[in-house]
Parts: sequence; structure tokens; C-alpha cells
Amino acid sequence: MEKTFRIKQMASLCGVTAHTLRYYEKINLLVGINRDANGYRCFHEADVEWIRFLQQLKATGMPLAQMQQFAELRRQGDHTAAERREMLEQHRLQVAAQIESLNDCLGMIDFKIERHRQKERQG
Amino acid sequence: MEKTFRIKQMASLCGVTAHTLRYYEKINLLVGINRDANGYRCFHEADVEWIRFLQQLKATGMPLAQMQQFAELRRQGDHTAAERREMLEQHRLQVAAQIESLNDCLGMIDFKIERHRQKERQG
DNA sequence: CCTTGCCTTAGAGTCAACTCTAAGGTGTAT
DNA sequence: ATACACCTTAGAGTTGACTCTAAGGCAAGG
Repeated sequence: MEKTFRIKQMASLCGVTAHTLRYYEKINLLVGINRDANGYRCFHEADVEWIRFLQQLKATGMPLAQMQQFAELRRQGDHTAAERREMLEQHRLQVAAQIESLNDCLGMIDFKIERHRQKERQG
Repeated sequence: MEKTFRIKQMASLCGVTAHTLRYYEKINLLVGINRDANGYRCFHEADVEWIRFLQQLKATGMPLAQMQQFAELRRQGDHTAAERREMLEQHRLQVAAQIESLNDCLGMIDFKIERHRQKERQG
């Protein structure tokens, strides 16, 4: 018998709130979460991986709308694997660009820090 | 005589909308923008640099509330240079951490892309 | 003189992504 | 048996950062 989790345990395993999990289910980022005899949600190990994956997509700036698309393709089964791969490859490009841009900003911040040091010496 | 810009020119120079510039002035991210005879805002070269700086802070995830703090210190003059430098150094750490985290996510995305390729071969 | 395209203000509306509330049910400990 | 911590739902409220609207003024072209 596989271990299952209730919503609060799940939330703490994934670093989100129970509210967020309910919300994600409502907007179909989570599908097929079934209930126990009391109507409580039963989460499984596989859900942990999926939710953490969603959190990483979010951390890289993917909007929920795009995750919904991805989730819908996933729901449709393995024949959408190529399409999902393409989405990920597109997103990969964006993340790489974002990293580049952040690196540029780091340079700018360093420059500003140096300028402030100069002002401190003068003032 | 120094060249001045009207709000729309300024907006296009900085890659924002005129609405945003008015909003930034309202919340004191922009201070001391004075008006011409018609009451129109007069922007200067120095404002371009400042607004671009704000855009870069934003791009690195700094919330407007924190930029407001920074802008207030700047308004107070050179004796706040050290405090501003500290803010920038703190923020620099966060940006560096963000880049690290994005790099980790890139690895995860690559792993997922590979898994989808496998599914494509099998399906 | 009239249209067009700027500009002004105060304040309302939008959007994403939660976040919380109300009203009620369940399960365990004292 | 009653307090407590959990769970459910539908739906309302919040936050951050804009974005737009209404009502009106200035200035050049036809």
C-alpha cells in the first residue's frame, strides 16, 4: 500500500500552503487528486514531484497560464511528449536569457556599489 | 542649455509607458521633476539614468517598496551613501542567489527534456 | 475655427497569484 | 461531551504593479 498525504503534510513537503494546493487543483494544475472516505484529498509521492516541478517552473518565471497548458498536455498522455518537450526547450531559452540579463545587472550593481564607496570617501 | 524631454519621449527612451512614469512620480520613485510653463513635466538626461537603474533593480526582483526606500535615501543626499551601498550589497547577494537557483532549474529542465525525449522514442 | 496630438489630474479598473473567510464536517485526546 | 486540530466548499478580499478613464488645457496644421 502506497503512503498518502493529507493536504497540510503535502503543503509542508512542497513548501507551499494548503490554500495554494486547493487553488492549483481548482485551476487544473493538479488533476486526478482523489478523496478518502471523509472527502479529504489524498496526495501521493508522485504529486510531490509534480508540485515541486511546478514550483521550479514558477521560480523561473513561467506564468500559471503556461503551466496550465503544460498540465493539460500531460493529462492527455504520452502522445503529447514531443509538444511538452518543445515547451520546455522554449522555456529553457528564456531562462538562459534571464540568467544572462541578471549577470549584466550584477555588473551594474557592482559599478553602483563602487560609486557609492567613492561618495563615502569624499563625503 | 540642457536638453529636456517630455513624458512620452522619456518613456520611449526608458522602455516604459508614460503612465508608469507618472505612477513612479506619484509614489516618490521620481522626485523633483519640475514643470514647464504649461505644467508639462521636464525630464533631464540624469533622469534617464535613474529610471533605467530602477528598471534594472526591478528586473532583478527588487520590489517597488524597497526602491522607494532607496530613492528616499538618495533624496536625503550624499550622507546616506553608505546606507545605500549596504542596500545594494544586500541586494547583490540576493541576485547572486537567484542566478544560482536559476542555474539549478536549468539542470532540472534539461533532465525533464531528456525524459520527454525518451518518452517520444518509446511512444 | 476645428481637428489632432500632445499634456495634466484624480481616481477607478485590471491582472496574476494567491490568501482568507464563513459555515460546516471529522477524529482524537481529556 | 467537548475542545482541538484537522478537513471541505464557494466565494470574497488582498497585494503589487501597473493601466486606463474622464474631464479638461495647450499648440500646430489646414
